[in-house]
Amino acid sequence: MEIEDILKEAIRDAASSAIKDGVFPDGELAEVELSVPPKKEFGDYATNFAMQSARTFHMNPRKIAEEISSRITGDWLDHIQIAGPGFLNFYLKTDVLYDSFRKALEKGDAYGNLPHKDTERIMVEYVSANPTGLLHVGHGRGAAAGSALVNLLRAAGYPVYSEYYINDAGSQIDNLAASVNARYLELLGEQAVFPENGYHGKDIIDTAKRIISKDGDKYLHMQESERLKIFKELALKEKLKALREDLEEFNVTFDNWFSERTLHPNMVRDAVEELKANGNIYEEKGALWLRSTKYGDDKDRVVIRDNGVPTYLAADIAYHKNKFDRGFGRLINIWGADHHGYVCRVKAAMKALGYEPDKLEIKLLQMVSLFRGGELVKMSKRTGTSVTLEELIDEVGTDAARYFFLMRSLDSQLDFDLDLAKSHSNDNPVYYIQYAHARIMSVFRQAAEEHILEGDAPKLELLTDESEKKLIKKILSYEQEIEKAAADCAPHHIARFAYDIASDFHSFYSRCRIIGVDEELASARLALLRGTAHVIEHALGILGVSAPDKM
RNA sequence: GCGUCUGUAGCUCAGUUGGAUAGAGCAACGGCCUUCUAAGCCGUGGGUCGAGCGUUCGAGUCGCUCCAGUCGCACCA
Repeated sequence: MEIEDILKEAIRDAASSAIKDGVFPDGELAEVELSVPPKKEFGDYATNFAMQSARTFHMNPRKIAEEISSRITGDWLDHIQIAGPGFLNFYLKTDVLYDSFRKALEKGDAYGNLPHKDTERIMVEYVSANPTGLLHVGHGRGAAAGSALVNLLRAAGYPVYSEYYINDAGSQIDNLAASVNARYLELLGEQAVFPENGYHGKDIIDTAKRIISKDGDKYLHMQESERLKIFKELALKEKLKALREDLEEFNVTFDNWFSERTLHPNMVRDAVEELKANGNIYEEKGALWLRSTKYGDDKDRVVIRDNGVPTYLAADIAYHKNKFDRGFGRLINIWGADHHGYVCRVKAAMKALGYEPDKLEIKLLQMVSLFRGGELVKMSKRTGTSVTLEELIDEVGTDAARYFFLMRSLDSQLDFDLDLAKSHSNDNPVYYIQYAHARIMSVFRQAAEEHILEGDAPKLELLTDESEKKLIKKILSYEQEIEKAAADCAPHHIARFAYDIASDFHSFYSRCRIIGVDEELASARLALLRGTAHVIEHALGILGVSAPDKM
């Protein structure tokens, strides 16, 4: 059992026994929360349990704290201090620290991977950009956030599955075909009218060029409707391939790519029928409307247009129903904040279908603004002048781009400083972390050359410097950090943690030498480095950032 | 007008679910390389947590009202 659990149990037991003895009134125990105090003068761990209980027990918190304190003993405990309004500060015997660290080291590469959780299966859907253009930096943030969240949940032991929803069925795909068609004709010197809602990106021209280089003017003289049909499939195939490659380059992969087409017509029809059957659909002006106002939406929404064609919402309802039907009990979607108006109606539809709306969690990602030379870089998908994800990767690299996307909470708008991201300087947090890892690896190389080894049973008790103890505590807090970050769906906590442990390492490194000190101490320090390097690598792995051996 | 998110040091942001004297990085200033990577370390200064009211032992955190910015409010996707 980990020390945190031992502590929590001891506190609960103390409170229960006090209740049993009639010192505390009978009642439900508050949740025991442990924290690492802001200052080391406040001990190794602290709890506000006495203050939390003050309300239910109707007692002075310090009195409660004293009572609990007097009932806790253990060979791991040095002493307990009561401080402030009623904090219980625990001072542990120092060997507890080393024992815990030894256990963490014994886990080896598995440290950081929490035991499998027997919860409902989670589906994380993210990116899901239309296959009609290039990914831009906004998609990049979604891709980084989604993949990091999947990694994080997996590390925390949740059963997770990831999916990309391909909008390959709507009118935008016809538009894609028409745009490619126009470029195709243009390139062959024919007259062409560019469609009004066409896609202007240069990738469309590239697609047309590729068709020509492969098949020449083979499609020129066929009927336009026939040509559009062929181009639709060719363009779609190519766009998907490009999307997949761009995302792989960005360390983003999916368990499944889900085609909207497979929903049509059966699953869409079934979903609408079901809504009709339970009275949540009505007809008006020739269209079928979802009674979403009944479930908190501010207006009802059309699901089947007056021309009989289902709306995007109808497909989306069918899709989310399908996710539940496939056995996922918890759905997490990552959307750009510009889609927030859509949240309410999808949730309303789920409610109307009888699903628990809280089982669909929609995380909204705030917008990204790029800055170069202190100036805002404007982006617009339509004109094709935006900064694409591919360009971003070319400019700053996958590691820096991912880290920058992940260092802020999803809720806050992101100012992405391109100059900072590509600077190879100490201003750049991603290099700071990677440098810590590279430094450790360098020490290992050097140590091996000089035949300095960690050995089988390093004497960890020799690690008594303040910086060493701080680093050990940091390593020991990692799994708790994973647990919490996963519970909050907050990958940015891991980004911050990685930075903090790198900082603790650099601090240690400048105070303590590894090579050239007493043999036993050197072994213990190598063990500390091994633990540190592993945690940094693991944390960066969650973020999808590499941990280089050399820089 | 309605809704979303945001507002914390000069700048960019954290803030452990309501706890102890609000923290990092950058920028500014001052130190540290004959020894394992100076892409590093150590130190100094810097705050009306947008404003106000409320909830309570206790509020940056919760509620209400304002102010400012952001994104949205389709039989588009």
